[in-house]
Amino acid sequence: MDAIDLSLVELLRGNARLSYAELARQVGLSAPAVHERVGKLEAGGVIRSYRADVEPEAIGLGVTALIGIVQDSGGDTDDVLEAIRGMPEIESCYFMAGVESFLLKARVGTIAELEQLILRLNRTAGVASTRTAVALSTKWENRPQPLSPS
Amino acid sequence: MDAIDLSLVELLRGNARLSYAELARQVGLSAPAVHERVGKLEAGGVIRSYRADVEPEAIGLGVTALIGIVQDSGGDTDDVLEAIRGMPEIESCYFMAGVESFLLKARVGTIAELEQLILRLNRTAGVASTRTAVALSTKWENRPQPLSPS
DNA sequence: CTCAGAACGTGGACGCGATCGACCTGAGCC
DNA sequence: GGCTCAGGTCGATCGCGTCCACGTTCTGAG
Repeated sequence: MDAIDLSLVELLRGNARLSYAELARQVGLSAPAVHERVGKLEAGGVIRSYRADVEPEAIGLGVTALIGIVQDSGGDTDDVLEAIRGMPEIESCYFMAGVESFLLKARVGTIAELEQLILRLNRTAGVASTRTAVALSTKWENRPQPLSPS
Repeated sequence: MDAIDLSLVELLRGNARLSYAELARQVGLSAPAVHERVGKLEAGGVIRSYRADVEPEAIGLGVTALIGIVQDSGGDTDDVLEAIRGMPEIESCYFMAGVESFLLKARVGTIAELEQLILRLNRTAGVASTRTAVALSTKWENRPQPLSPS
C-alpha cells in the first residue's frame, strides 16, 4: 500500500468507471501495471466493490429513516443481527456503543412501508425497543474524503 | 424509466464496472442501445456517480461516529449546513425531523481526531449542542436492495 | 388512411483499451 | 559475482466503446 496504490484508490473512489488506461496515465505507470495493482487491491479486500450511486427517489425509495435498536437484556446479539440482515430495506447497520446496540439506516418507498418495517423489528426476538427518526432530506451521502497517506 | 432501465440500474448498483457489452447481454439489447440508455440515466440524474467501495480501515479511517446536531433557536439552517459541508470528515448528512436537525456520519482515523471534529462542530455558529455515538463496528453499509418496478 | 417525424433499436466499422506473455531491472542474499 | 523475486515495460492480440447509417414502430396532423 504505497502512494501509487493510494492514488488509485482515491481515483476509483471518485469514479469507479475509469479505464485502466486512464488510471495509468494519472499515476504514471503502464496499463498492465495498474491492472495488476488494482487486482491486488481487490483481492486484498481494500476495494470491496464498485457501486453506481443512484438517486433513491428515482427507484421508488423516497423515505429514509434511521432506527436505533435496544436489545433485550437476555437477547443474543448475533440472532438480532441475522434477523436484521434478512430485511433488505436495511441498507446500513452499525453496532454501537450505548444503550442502543444497533443503528440502522433504512430506505423504503412509503411511510406505510416504514411502519411495517418498524413493526417487524419490534416483533423480532431479542429486540426490546426501537427508536425511529425520519430523514426529511438527504443532503449528501457517502461523500469520499481526501486521503492522507498511512 | 421502463423495466430495462431498471435492470440496468440494478446491475450497475451491484457492479459499477460492468462493460456495456456485458450489460447488453444481460438485458438483451445491443451495446450501443445500452450505451444510450445509461447515458440518459446519468444525464437525467438517476445515476449520480460510480464509486469504489473501499475498506475504511485500509485507508486510515478506522473510527466511525454518528453525530446529532441540535440547532440554536435563532440559528440559520443553511449556514450550519454550509459549515458542515466544509468538513470533509462528514461523509453523510441527513436533515431530520425531531430535536436534532441534522444527523451526520463521520469517519476519522483516531478518537483524537473525532474529539477535534466534535469541538469544531460545537464551536460552529448556529449549533447549540451535539450528541455523538461511536460505532464499534460497521456490519454493512450501503447494501443495494432489490428493486420493485415503479 | 396516409404521411412525416420522433424515438428507439440494429449492424458495421474503426480505433482504443484490456489483457497476456516475454523480457528487463534493481534489491536482497548467498 | 550470480540467483531469485517483485514489479515494472513493451508488443501483440482480441474484444469493447463509440460513431454512423439505416430500419422499425408509434403517434398525431391533415
